[in-house]
Amino acid sequence: MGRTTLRDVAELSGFSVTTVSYVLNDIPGKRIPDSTKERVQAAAAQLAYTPNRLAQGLRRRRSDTIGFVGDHVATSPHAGQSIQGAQDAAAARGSILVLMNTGADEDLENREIRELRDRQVDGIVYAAEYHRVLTPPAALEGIPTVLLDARSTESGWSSVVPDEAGGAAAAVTELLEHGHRRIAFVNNEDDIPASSLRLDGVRQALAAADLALAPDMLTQHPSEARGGFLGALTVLDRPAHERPTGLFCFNDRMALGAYQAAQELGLRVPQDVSIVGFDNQELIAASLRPGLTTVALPHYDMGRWAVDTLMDSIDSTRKERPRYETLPCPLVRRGSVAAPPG
Amino acid sequence: MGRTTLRDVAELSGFSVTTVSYVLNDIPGKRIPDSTKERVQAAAAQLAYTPNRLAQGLRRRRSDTIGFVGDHVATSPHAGQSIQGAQDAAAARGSILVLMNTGADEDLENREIRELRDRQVDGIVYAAEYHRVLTPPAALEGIPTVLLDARSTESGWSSVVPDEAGGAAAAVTELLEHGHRRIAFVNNEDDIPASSLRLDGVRQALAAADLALAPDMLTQHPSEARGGFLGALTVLDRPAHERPTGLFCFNDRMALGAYQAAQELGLRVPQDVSIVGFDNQELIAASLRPGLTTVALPHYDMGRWAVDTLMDSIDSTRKERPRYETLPCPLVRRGSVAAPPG
DNA sequence: TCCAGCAGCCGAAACGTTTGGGCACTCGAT
DNA sequence: ATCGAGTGCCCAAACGTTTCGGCTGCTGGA
Repeated sequence: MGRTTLRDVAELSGFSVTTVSYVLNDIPGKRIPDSTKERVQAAAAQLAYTPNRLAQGLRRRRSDTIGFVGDHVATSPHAGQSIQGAQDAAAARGSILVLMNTGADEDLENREIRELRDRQVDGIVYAAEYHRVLTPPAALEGIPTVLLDARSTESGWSSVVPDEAGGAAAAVTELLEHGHRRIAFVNNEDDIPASSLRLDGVRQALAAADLALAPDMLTQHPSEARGGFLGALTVLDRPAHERPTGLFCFNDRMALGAYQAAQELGLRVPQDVSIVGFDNQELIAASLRPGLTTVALPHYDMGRWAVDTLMDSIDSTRKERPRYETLPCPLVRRGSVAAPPG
Repeated sequence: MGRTTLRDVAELSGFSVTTVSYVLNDIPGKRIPDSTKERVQAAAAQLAYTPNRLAQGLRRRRSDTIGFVGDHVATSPHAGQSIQGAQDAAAARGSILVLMNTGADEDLENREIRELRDRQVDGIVYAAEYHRVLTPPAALEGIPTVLLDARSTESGWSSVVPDEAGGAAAAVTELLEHGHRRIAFVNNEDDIPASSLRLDGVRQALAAADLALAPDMLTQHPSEARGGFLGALTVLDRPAHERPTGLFCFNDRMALGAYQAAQELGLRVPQDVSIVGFDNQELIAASLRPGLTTVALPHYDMGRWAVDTLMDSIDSTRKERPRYETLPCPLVRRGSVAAPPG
């Protein structure tokens, strides 16, 4: 038994396929008496008719499907949030998300994008694993696209990224407001936008309090627990009056390392040293003792924004100018910040 | 400019649409001279022709698309791995994955599954967030389906779950092989398959070494860091000769709590107490000092298996009997297990 | 010379929609 | 009676494939 089609509804209701289609799609121009509408709708309901979206897509030249392309779905614990945001936004507009996890290989990536285009996706969200600057794959040429968590080297591509500097400033400001004056930044050593932008944010927040970041209050290490451990050890292992009372760490994994360093030195968090992280990785931030105060990346919001602007540009007939968005990174307070000792 | 179609290739090559289709699909029955094949292929290559998959799907009554339905894409840090596995398996068979993150609401879930069916997906992977027993939503009736990380209450549904007992046994065996005799299990308190199956595994492994699990060597708490902290504290806070030298924790978050408890009591890991976790959450397991020895859940493999068996059943003409699979949970060694003290 | 058989190719229908164009009525005004 | 303007509905083409059932024209055997 095949699915029920428009024809079935037409036959049952006694009208033509055309009329049924008009009624079901509620075509504005056409005037159709209520009696007809009712009979058609009754027939459709009785048969539990739903349109075949493939046929619809073929005829309408629009699949109501958008592709989500990234190389990190499997690896990043945050990918899920952007996907979720993207999906919610798509659903709200009657579309659906097709996932494509590209390998590292550029050729493969282009092939996979073309595969999506063969399937007539209406547009594509190209998601980077972490905030970076990139040049979009060639296969994206000529189809509506939005970059997520990335800026393009060339202009002309809409994109959305987190407000790294603002987030970092919020973290430092939180420390300042608790009375801290000696504040260290345990930074990542990679040369990526997040490192430099967060450093900018730290400097801005300190400057706003008439403070500056002393060279011995800045360390750079690999962005994992071990790097955080080393960085924190460097700044904390000194006499109390020279020791920072507040630590801002590049991310939560490094903050975890900072906890370990503090423990190693016999310092308590937050009584002896306050710590703020970045990323809001639930798994870590909520598990630590005390809970880690940190800054959240707006993954969900970026996903939503990406799909929303993507669909705006699909819906609009003439070509829109690209949009560039920067979304805020809110502070998430837990228990790792207190007033400085003494 | 529209995409290039079969017609374009036909016109350029000088053959009919039919012939072009035969050549490009390499239809077995038809005899077509090489000269023709070459001309058609040249034309197709010149125009960079690729078929419109919507039209193809409509005609073939097969979309080469499979739906991945779950309620946890956003929340679970592991979802990505199953998705990745599913996607890899799908890609290997020329299909693509459509993601659908259902809400908690059952109605919504059914609607979303129907939406997938309207889009003519060939089959559906229904993924649970954690190992459980469930009854599949009504909307899945009549379409090839595989349950991932879940068993069905009714028979007739193919499904794949992790070998919880085997994984737990491996964890305890690892401790036994390092010479531990007093081993405690810091269990989760929820009544879910994972808790009872892992407990079974613990008992089996101990029994194989002629040991039993003493009541005071088993605790049950909420499955987060705090619960692990409490559980570990309970078993560890006693005189050394009664204290377990090895701890197996329900999951890595609880293991993290156990580290905290050990620290609280002045016990070093692994010199004074060895700890094994479950889940292999990189974020935690690799960040801890020392690194956490744990048991990995086969998310990726389950994803692959689900799609593979799904596509087997789609491809086979007659209805296959359901398959039930249990995949192994391998031990991942890091640094938290050593010989017991003394 | 005829015809069967076959290699090589193609027309047209079908998949399930949407939609431009138009037909057959009715009704009120002339 | 005739006309014009609506109203209510429908035919048929189109979207881009696949595939059934042929149709040609050549070859070779009788």
